Amino acid sequence: MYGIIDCDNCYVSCERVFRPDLKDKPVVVLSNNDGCIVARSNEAKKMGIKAGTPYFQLAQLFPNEKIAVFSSNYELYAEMTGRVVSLISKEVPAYFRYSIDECFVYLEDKNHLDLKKWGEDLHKKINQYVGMPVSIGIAPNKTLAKMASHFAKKYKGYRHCCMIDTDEKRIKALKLYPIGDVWGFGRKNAAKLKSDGIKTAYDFAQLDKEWVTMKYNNINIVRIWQELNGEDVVPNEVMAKKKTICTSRSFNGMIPDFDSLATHVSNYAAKCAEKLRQQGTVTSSVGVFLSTNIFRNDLAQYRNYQEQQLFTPSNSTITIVQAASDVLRKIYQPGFLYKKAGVTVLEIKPDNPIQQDLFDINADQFQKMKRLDEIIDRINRFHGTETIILCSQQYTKKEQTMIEQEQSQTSLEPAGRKQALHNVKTEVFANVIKHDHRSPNPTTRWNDIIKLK
DNA sequence: TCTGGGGTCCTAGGACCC
DNA sequence: TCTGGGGTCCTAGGACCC
Repeated sequence: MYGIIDCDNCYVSCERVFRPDLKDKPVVVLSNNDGCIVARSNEAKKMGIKAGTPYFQLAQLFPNEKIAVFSSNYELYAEMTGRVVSLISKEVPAYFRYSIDECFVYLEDKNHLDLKKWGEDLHKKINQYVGMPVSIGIAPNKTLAKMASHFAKKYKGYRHCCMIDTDEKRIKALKLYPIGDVWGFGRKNAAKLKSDGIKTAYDFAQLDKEWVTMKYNNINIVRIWQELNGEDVVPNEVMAKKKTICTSRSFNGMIPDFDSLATHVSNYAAKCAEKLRQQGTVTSSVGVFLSTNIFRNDLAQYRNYQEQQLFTPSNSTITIVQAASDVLRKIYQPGFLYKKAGVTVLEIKPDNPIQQDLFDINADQFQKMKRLDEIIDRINRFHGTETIILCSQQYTKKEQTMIEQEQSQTSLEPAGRKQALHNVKTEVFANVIKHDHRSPNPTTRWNDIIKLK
């Protein structure tokens, strides 16, 4: 049997742990830059607030409602969900973290137990220790487990854990389940199925397997059919290393000039290098993309993306920042107002052994670079992120002031950049990510504890 | 005025090899 | 008149997930 543990309204629940006054009240959490609504409490969902709604429309759509609003605070969400996973990991022989708020568990060692009771107890434990409400689904395969967790979320009677362990329960669940809600059926596939008169998971599972194979000619759809009929065929994931890594942001405002863009791109590249080192990998291809504001029909539009190969696969900040800057220089066009940029690293491989290029830097220099990165990582871990950065990552004085203001609002830590700010570049429209409603970080910063109400 | 940020996998088609 | 029969690899685009 498989289980899935799914945090209820994850980001909202994280915020509520430190704001118990918001229990039973409508709460929403926004994306970066306070752009869109990405999480909603049950009360907010009931009011009809849709996921993905641009934040600026909220006041227009719901002028008379009192809604608590939070900017996203990923430091807090990572810490809280990490605690949930740490509790889960002590209970099961193996698990797979599927996303920030979902975790599959393998339960083959628990056949002698009352699994339904085990799930209810796990919910209680997570709620008591972390304050996070979760829904648990248990079934003979992952598709049915996901379905069960939806029932656990929807109906109070399940006491947060729903188990599908007999054919009778499976068929009952399938009949109640809209086809579009099945894991793996997105908008397109669901529309196609509906046009064929298939409304529920049961309708689909009743079809002839050969017919489904012929008609849809898609291995994933056939697998879903098999799982709805009780087989266990969706491959088990392992904690795989990422095959591509991307760091990108929309800007708060728009940026016209190359120098400011280059600073942002350098920072994204440095972040990618850090992520590569964290998972013990190197890249041999660095891509950069640029885009103007696609919502502004009144402005000239330009988008581009290019990649550059590295001579030697690398995870060195210096190498990757340099490659990204080179690509940016190629794709940058003056005369546009840019809204978004990002860096992607591809062709990721384990960092040992690395095939070195005959004509590239010698082994000695390579080792020196490696040691430099290790030391920078260590200092940044200990003294706070971005204590040491490359010169090219350094924002202009205006941007720097905004960052410091923001840091002083959210943290009293002494860390932060201490370099002299002599390099004042072109003025830009705006720069630092907007987080007007960000909560404190009492789980990761001592000084934020005193900010709690 | 204001519209997120990540990922994975599959498929078809083309280029190339012998 | 007749014009083979395998392969692999890469890429772009689409669909899906959270």
